[in-house]
Amino acid sequence: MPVHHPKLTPRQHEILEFVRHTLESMGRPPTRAEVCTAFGFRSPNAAESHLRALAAKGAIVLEEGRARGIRLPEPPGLPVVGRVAAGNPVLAVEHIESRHAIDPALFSPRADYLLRVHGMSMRDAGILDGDLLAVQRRQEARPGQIVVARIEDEVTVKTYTRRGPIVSLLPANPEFSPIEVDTRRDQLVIEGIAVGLIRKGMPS
Amino acid sequence: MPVHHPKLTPRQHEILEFVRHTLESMGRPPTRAEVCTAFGFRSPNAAESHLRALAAKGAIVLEEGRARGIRLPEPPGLPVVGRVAAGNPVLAVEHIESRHAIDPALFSPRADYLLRVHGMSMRDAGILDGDLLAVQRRQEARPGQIVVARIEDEVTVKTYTRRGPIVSLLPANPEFSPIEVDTRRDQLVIEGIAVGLIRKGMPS
DNA sequence: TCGGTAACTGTAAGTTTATACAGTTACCGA
DNA sequence: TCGGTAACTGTATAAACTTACAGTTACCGA
Repeated sequence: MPVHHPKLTPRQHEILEFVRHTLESMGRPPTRAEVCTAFGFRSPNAAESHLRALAAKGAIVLEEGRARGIRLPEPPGLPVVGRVAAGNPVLAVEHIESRHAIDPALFSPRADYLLRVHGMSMRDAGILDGDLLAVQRRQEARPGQIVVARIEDEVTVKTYTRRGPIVSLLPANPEFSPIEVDTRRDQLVIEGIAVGLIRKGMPS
Repeated sequence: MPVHHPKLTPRQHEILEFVRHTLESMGRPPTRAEVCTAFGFRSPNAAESHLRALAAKGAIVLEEGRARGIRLPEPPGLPVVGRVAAGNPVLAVEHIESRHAIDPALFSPRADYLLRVHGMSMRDAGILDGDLLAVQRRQEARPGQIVVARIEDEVTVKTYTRRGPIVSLLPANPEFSPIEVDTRRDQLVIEGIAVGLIRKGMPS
């Protein structure tokens, strides 16, 4: 789950981003001094106290006494969500099958998790059974977007359209029928929007 | 292309593996001292000279004067190949648009590069225009596999089938026609087989 | 107006790390 | 048998790095 740590100040966000960037481009965490030169600080303590603040809020983990002893608490990679049991949120721990070493920023907008697709209802959109759909969490969608929706404890992937209070979820396969939901009577929860796709394996 | 460095001694291989493992599990390179404790060395120079040897053979890059200044020369991630110019090998440097932070082992068999797909000829196989096809380099294919083939300086993605000396490259879209190649007369080069797919972005 | 907090400067240890130099042992090919 | 090389031990030191302490400035909510 992309734990968005609460109440990071803008500056702290910048520092965290710099740590992430250094990790990515250099392959190792920065030192206090490197933080200083990156931000123009003249005192290593400026970096130190920022890192302390980030550690206190759980955004990083500091290992004391070690050079470059900075770690990101959540392992990089996206969680893969399989079958979703009734009543539980999509990103509940029990749904997470595994994690994949994929940069969430590979997709734009960024992906929050990967959903394993069941069935062929979106075949003509190039989304096949077994594919991993990259999803960004969102409560709302715009018409034409492919959404992950929950209707009465069923999770489904469809194209979102809307006419007044009537929401239509369109399959991309003539063998399937659209789903119509009257939002005045029935509940429709948008879990997220599709931002990409990964297919592992091909016909052999 | 996974460059296998020549002539690493078994011990040097172990050291390199340890560096890789530390990078993976700790998120930062090891120090000389950490190499020592991992292998039971009593002298930091044992680690130092091993790292020097690895650097001399190009297996790692050492940055002098920096704590944990060890880097792996080939950045992790897969190269993205765009339009392929006539006459050049697919993986020529000038074709590489960028690199993506994707574990090559995400796909099995492993991917060697990502090929940007042009056109809709494989639409019904869920391969759309703009998709990134994960490809493993291979000279040969089995019937039914989706291949990257080159016919007279044209690179194309199709399903491979064969009847005696006649190879058919089948599109997955009724609007396109199969390509037939008589291998006794015309040259057909298999560049690789499809092992997966990545789609960045969705209709918004 | 008064804390409290974020965001810094400046200085100073005290460790951790990198790295040079001087050896030793064992194996391997000429 | 000789020399080269891999694989170490042992010692030492400078540089890199962490971390503590003592301040300053500016803003923000009570």
